Amino acid sequence: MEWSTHATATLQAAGYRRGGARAAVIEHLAAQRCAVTAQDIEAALSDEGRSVGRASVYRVLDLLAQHRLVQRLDMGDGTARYEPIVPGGEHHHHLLCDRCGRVVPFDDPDLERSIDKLATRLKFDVQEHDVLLHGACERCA
Amino acid sequence: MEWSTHATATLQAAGYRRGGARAAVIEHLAAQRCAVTAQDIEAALSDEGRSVGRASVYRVLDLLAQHRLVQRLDMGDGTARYEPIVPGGEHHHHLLCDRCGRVVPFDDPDLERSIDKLATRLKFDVQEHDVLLHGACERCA
DNA sequence: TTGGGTGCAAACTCTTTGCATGCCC
DNA sequence: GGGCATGCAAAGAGTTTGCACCCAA
Repeated sequence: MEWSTHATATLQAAGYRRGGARAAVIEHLAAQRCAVTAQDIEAALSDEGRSVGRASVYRVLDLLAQHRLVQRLDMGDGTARYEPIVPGGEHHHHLLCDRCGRVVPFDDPDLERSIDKLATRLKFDVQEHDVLLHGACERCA
Repeated sequence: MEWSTHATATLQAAGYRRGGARAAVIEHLAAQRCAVTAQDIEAALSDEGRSVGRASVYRVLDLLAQHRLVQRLDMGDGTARYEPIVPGGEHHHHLLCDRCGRVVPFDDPDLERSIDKLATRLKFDVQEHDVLLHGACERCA
């Protein structure tokens, strides 16, 4: 199932109504490959002629995060980024180049296994996790 | 070697002068067990009667981060946290309870190994890494 | 018709910057 | 004495909130 469908259905099931801003933000997020900022979303929707108020972007993102439909990430630049959580779907983390600022996604099954084992060991109900590597990217190194 | 000594020596070797604010921030950081915010530092120093200007706190933290003496962490509340980097010393990550907001440090050698292997595999010069788990802590679960 | 959804603008918080003063070297 | 270090205050940036209007159900 498409993430956008899943997200819309989840919100509807939770008693939320439809709305233009909400649909626009969800559709835009669904089309992204990696984490985006609230401002990216606002600007992109504006460029598409589907302008959405800034406050609505933040409200939708907050709502999606509350329902575990998006994950909020901080990459150290003081600006939050968001990406869809696809249930049982692909899952990646990020490399942040401290020289050029580029964000490079990667995945690693071994890392995921370590985190799963860790989550089991700790007396903590782990819902999400997030790994951020800092360094110099291939180009800059 | 104590971290505060290491930090002071590193800055001195890099040509920086001594200063009261810098020393106060370094000493305070050295006494912490886990990540603290700039405001924690400012308030704590103020309570000790060693008030330091807010700008100085941020400038010192920035300087320390540039020299890899502290790691800057974002835990999703929009406020940066900082903790000393002890060369060859203990290294931990964080669990963030999404209900009560508590931050719980943990360490896991297996996780570290996975990250080291991953860093080798990727064509990326990894300098630091940082793992954040979200969920419900022992008390809240 | 009704209450949630949206947009606009103002408010808030954290962080950075400009500038005058002070202090280390 | 020279120049970095510091403090204060103001500016900046990202995010949240208040409120009136609009629209889905």
